[in-house]
Amino acid sequence: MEPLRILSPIHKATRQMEIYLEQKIKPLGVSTAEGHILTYLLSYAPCSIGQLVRVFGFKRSTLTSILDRLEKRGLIRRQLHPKDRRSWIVAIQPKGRKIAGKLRKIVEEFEAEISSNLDPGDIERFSHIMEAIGKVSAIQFRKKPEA
Amino acid sequence: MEPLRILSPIHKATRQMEIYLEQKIKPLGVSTAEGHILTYLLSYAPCSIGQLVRVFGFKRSTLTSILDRLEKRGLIRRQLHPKDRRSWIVAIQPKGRKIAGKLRKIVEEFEAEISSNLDPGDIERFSHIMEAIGKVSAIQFRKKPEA
DNA sequence: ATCGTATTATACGATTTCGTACTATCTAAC
DNA sequence: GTTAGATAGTACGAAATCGTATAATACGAT
Repeated sequence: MEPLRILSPIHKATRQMEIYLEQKIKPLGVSTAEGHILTYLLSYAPCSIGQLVRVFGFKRSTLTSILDRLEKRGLIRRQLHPKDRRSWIVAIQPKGRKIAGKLRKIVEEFEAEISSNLDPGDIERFSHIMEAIGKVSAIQFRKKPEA
Repeated sequence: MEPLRILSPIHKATRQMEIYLEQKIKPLGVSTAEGHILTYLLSYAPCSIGQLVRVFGFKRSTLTSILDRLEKRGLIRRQLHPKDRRSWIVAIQPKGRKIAGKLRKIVEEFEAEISSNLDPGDIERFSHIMEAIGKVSAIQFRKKPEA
């Protein structure tokens, strides 16, 4: 049986990264999921919970729990949404920002290390594949599958 | 802040694939994790539990639970390891093999669809990056970090 | 042979994530 | 304005996952 030349390597690489980063991140006192959300907020806060759901793929109720925990520790804060009273705006707190900064440095160094092993043009081709995955994956989103 | 040109696209693509495949796989009555393990077993069974732990990154105790569930449903079977009495050999059962075959077809079609969007040479470059990730991630495994 | 250490897996309570039901609010149609 | 349906988020019990402790076995050093 021929191996999958795209899916398997991505799976493997993703897991390798997780192991590596988990070990680096644990000393900062956050889980990888929490850390990932914090670094996202560093760039994109304040943003809605729905936005986090779309980016990270956690279920809504899961994100409620994660944000509860982060808020309890003073790393983030829920603010009123000025335009939509159903919604919250998630803001990052100084304490969370500090951790996120360290996390950001960790992933940037990690990525720089990877890049130093690449040839010019590698990333363009890589991007091409990532885009193809997005394109093919999106097919499901057609509201009504044709008969 | 410059975006991460490798990690972010992988994260995004991985999530897109998960959403797509989860939807395709759910009708077969297995979770994505279970399905992933079944398709792995289709190629590599019989194999030890430790091997599954290494490949999938679940904690040992989690894999015990997953295998318990799969075994209870008659999809896999634990057999005695002939050489090591601490260990089990995980075998796939006919019922599991049938599901795994369908899963395999789903991911093969998915990958074929992606491939049809690629240019010649894309995959080689892509593989290069995946290897670089593996190389950099492996640094952690040095037993004693130098002073 | 035996001791000490590493390896393999499970048990079980704790934590995290999930699915579903629910509330509140928004938006569009009338 | 009122109503119907869509959307944002939470509550809460169920399920999955995890961390740690434990038991059994393997293996190398002596």
